[in-house]
Amino acid sequence: MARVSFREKVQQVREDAIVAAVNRLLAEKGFDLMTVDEVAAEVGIAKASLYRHFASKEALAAAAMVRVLGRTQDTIAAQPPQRSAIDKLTAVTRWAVEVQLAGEMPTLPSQNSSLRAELLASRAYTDGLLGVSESLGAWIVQAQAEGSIDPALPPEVVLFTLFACACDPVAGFLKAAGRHEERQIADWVVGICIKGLAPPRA
Amino acid sequence: MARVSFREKVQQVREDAIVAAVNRLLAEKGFDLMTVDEVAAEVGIAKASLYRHFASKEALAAAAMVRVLGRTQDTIAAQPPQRSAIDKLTAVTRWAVEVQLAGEMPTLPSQNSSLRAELLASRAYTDGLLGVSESLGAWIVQAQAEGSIDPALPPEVVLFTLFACACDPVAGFLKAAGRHEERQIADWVVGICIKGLAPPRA
DNA sequence: GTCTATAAATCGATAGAC
DNA sequence: GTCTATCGATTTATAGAC
Repeated sequence: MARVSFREKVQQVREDAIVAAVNRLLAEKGFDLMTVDEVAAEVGIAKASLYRHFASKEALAAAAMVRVLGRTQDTIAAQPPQRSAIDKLTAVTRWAVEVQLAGEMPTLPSQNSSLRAELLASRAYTDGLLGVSESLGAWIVQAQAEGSIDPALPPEVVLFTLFACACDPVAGFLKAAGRHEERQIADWVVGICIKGLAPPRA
Repeated sequence: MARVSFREKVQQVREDAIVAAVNRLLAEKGFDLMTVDEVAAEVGIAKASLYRHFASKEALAAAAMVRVLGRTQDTIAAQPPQRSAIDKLTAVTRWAVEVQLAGEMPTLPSQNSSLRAELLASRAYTDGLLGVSESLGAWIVQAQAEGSIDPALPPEVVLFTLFACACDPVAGFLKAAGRHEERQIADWVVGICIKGLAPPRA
């Protein structure tokens, strides 16, 4: 039992290294331009060994997405309970924008049937996505009840808007332009998004 | 001279058909998943004939982007002068979101060096982009002076935010979810974006 | 389990006939 | 100018040696 556990731990460490490499390459080049050869080279193993851990390129991408979803859940869980719903939502969104600014947010093409199929077939992915959506959804409803988000907006619209803010390359473009500090950019991007969701002034 | 002009017109019509097909396929599948064979098949000509009109796949994409930039300029020029700057900005953004909802907005990957290089080397593209940016930029400054956009935001941040709103797939996702009318979706998406840019409440 | 080598498929681009 | 046929490069995926 101990031997198996040890072997499994070694496996786990290696797969972590693989997924970390995939995450980096996915953030840098995106799914289509990332090649499996590059992943293997970055990890320092042969491509055939890679395919012993993951069945396909799509599975690699799915694992990277599960990883970032898990980190998102960690960030969600780390929010102090006494904080207001809108502050928690703002904090999580800001964390995501900072990951994006650090060049560590893996981006997937919204079109690509084989990839979407594999993602939706992965229980770990759908569970992760559902978990994040439910956690944020609860806060959204709460924030609407507290008057910090427009109650006229369907929660799914709010959720998609936050996702878009977290994934959009706008922050990266502003960083690349090089005229502003990263912190300032994050302030603007998140601030615009949150303010856009606020109730009308009336 | 008349013969040449006629031949040029025929060429023009054919190239328009090609670019329209590229625009559609770019909106449907994106650059990487669009194949040159598909474009040729959609237009109804052989691939070799395609390459007589456009030097490369990147040049095809560039032509499609120039086309949409031209349509944007047309929309900008069609705004009634008596309208306020923020109303003009809202109208143009809404037009873009509607194009996106109609599945006719070509999307390019933000990463892809060969494509970016070809785009930035195309005078027609850089001119078109500059023209749109300058037109919108003038309205942005005006809207800030009129108090409908937060003057603390650099105009480029506002511009990028509007571009992001116009290009983001959020509207398409909400449409795909099928729970809301297209018009309602456009209202929400554009409304959130514009409200996010408004000055702070006091 | 990891490596080298290669199969299998796809796609961009071009040559040459008409 | 357009078409058929094909090349050359790239990439995913796998077979077999060690």
